[in-house]
Amino acid sequence: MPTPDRTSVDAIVRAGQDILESAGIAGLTMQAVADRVGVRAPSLYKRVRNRDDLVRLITEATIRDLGERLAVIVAGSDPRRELAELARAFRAFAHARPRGYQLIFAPRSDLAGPSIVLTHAVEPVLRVTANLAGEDHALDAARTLTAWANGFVSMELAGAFKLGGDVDQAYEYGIARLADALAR
Amino acid sequence: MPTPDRTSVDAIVRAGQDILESAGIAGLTMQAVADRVGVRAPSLYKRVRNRDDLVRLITEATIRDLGERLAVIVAGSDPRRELAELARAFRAFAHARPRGYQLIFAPRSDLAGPSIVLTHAVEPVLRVTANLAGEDHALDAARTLTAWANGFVSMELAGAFKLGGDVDQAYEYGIARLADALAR
DNA sequence: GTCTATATTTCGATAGAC
DNA sequence: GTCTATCGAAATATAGAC
Repeated sequence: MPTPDRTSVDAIVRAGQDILESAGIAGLTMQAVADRVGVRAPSLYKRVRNRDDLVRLITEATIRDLGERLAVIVAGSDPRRELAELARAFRAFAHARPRGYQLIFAPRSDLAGPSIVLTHAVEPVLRVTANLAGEDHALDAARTLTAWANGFVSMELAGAFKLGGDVDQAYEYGIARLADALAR
Repeated sequence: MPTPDRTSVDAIVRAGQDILESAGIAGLTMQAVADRVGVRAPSLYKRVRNRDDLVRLITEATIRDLGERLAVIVAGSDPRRELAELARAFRAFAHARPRGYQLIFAPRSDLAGPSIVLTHAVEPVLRVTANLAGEDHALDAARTLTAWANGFVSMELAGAFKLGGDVDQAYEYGIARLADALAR
């Protein structure tokens, strides 16, 4: 062993997530990541192909993190309550890690959309909407729910709610209305 | 008049909108805009402060374009039908000009969120939700509706709907459910 | 696998003549 | 107001020694 490993893909991705939240996507440079994991920038290219590849890995790790938060909520008992808790957990995640969240649904230069990882992460939503709206409408209902939640927090993070009013309460209003609307 | 004006802010912004749609935000360089309007790049700085300023102007022009599409729909007669038509026009605009649309709700490096222009553009939505849900719930209902529509087309443009099914029909499903849910 | 050194490229922005 | 010429700055990525 001439030169032992001083870092790893996992450490690089975690460092990238931290830098993303603190410095934004523009601050996520190979140099910044290298500084944080304690190697020189060129060494990163032994672990990741290039910067786009790193951004992809960071995005997928973030989707997995979100999926874990959602997965623990659904037990199958009370779909209406679980819908509300899914929605609140979704928003809380976006508030806690806004830059990573924005990466999930960001338009890609790459042609491929969000990976299969996203499909896995939203599986709890499908379980709830199946219970609430029935199997036949589970997919349409899940798309309605996730579209609303994603749109709401995206607009919130972008500072698009400028007409006053209580934004927290607007979110609870949406939860209640959607739960009514999707219940068969 | 030693040197007559060979371009204008309007021409620059329109050129920027075209380049944005064809080449993406990364392709929106001062050089590309200058080529299209027929001047040299440094001349642009007599009209716009810098690239960020140009992007801001392009975003606001796009919001105004969207607002014009929405404004012609609302007559006050049938709120449920008008809600559906607003939603469809919103989605059609996003499909026709995806990059410009994505700019509207994109996270800003700038601290300021979308300008007052957006407030004006969504005014038709408020008129419809006031008729549908009552004045007391007009704002919450408008936020629910715009969040859903924005979230839906954002996910669509990002390629996030990967579980099959008919996406057009999922949108119509959402329209119907939201119209029910928001009607008082 | 990590390092130093550097190539490359690209683009935003300015200076000053006309 | 537009032009030529150029600066300045940054960041990705590679080459080759150890």
